[in-house]
Amino acid sequence: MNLPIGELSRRTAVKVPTIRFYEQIGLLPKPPRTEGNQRRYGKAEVDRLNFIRHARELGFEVDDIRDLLAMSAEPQASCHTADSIARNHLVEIERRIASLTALKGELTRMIDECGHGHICDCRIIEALADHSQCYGDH
Amino acid sequence: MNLPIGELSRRTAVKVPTIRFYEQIGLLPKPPRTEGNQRRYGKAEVDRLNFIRHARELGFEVDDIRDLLAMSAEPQASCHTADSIARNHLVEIERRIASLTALKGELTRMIDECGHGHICDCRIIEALADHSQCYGDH
DNA sequence: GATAGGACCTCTAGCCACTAGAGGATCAAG
DNA sequence: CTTGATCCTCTAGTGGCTAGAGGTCCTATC
Repeated sequence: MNLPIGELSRRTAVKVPTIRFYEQIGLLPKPPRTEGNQRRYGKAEVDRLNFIRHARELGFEVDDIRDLLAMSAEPQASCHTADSIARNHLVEIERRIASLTALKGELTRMIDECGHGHICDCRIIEALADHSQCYGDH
Repeated sequence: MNLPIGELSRRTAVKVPTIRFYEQIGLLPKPPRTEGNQRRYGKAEVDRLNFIRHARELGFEVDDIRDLLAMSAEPQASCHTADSIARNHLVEIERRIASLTALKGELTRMIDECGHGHICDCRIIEALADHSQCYGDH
């Protein structure tokens, strides 16, 4: 357990430059170095980075992750904050799913209606132009 | 129909700085100016910008939009490209929906399992850490 | 014709979360 | 001892805007 950055990368599926970037923005602590100035990581960093990656995949922002990591470091604290971060996030995800589902419907319709002929008959171009009246809904 | 940029913005729900940005990256042509150097737009620009906004809302990237605009400018061309841009986009959207739906399930479970007590019992932190083994699926 | 204040102008820099590339040092195997 | 993969730092670029500074123009009212 004295892993170079490439091995940490392999074990966490986080790219090497991204690991260095996370260190730079303070998401990962500065690890010890070899005499030749190369980073060496242990089990704790593998866990922490996996935590970070998973949270990023779930769509949490870096600031949220910072909060979550800080909380997990003090197990006596209330999990109220973690709960509300997750709840806010759930609302946002539901909103995104709804919006993407609507887009999917519209795209599918556009593709179905495309006559596969020339642009002048093509519903894709037309559909994009047609909706010039539906102003933003946010 | 000799609209200043603010009026174009109102009619298309695209913010003024964004309109100037679109001009800068070549999505919108450079409009004529008044003697005092202010932009003036006509009906064509309202349409074009509405097309752009709608395509952006549907999640098309600027490069895709550039292609779609170029195609719509030559109505005798085949719409094969428009079709494949839209199809690729649909695949991507379906992928995102599936992934967000999975995340939603996981977040819901996390929130349900959170004991509303202390971090040491909180499933939110744990759930994020737990999945340290599920490597990226892309 | 003067003036007020809103809308406009250009330009630079910042946002997020990375990603790419230059140019060089180090490490491990043969 | 050499090879070549991996590592280092540093700067700059990505996409799609957004914000702010510092100044000019337009139009309505007095």
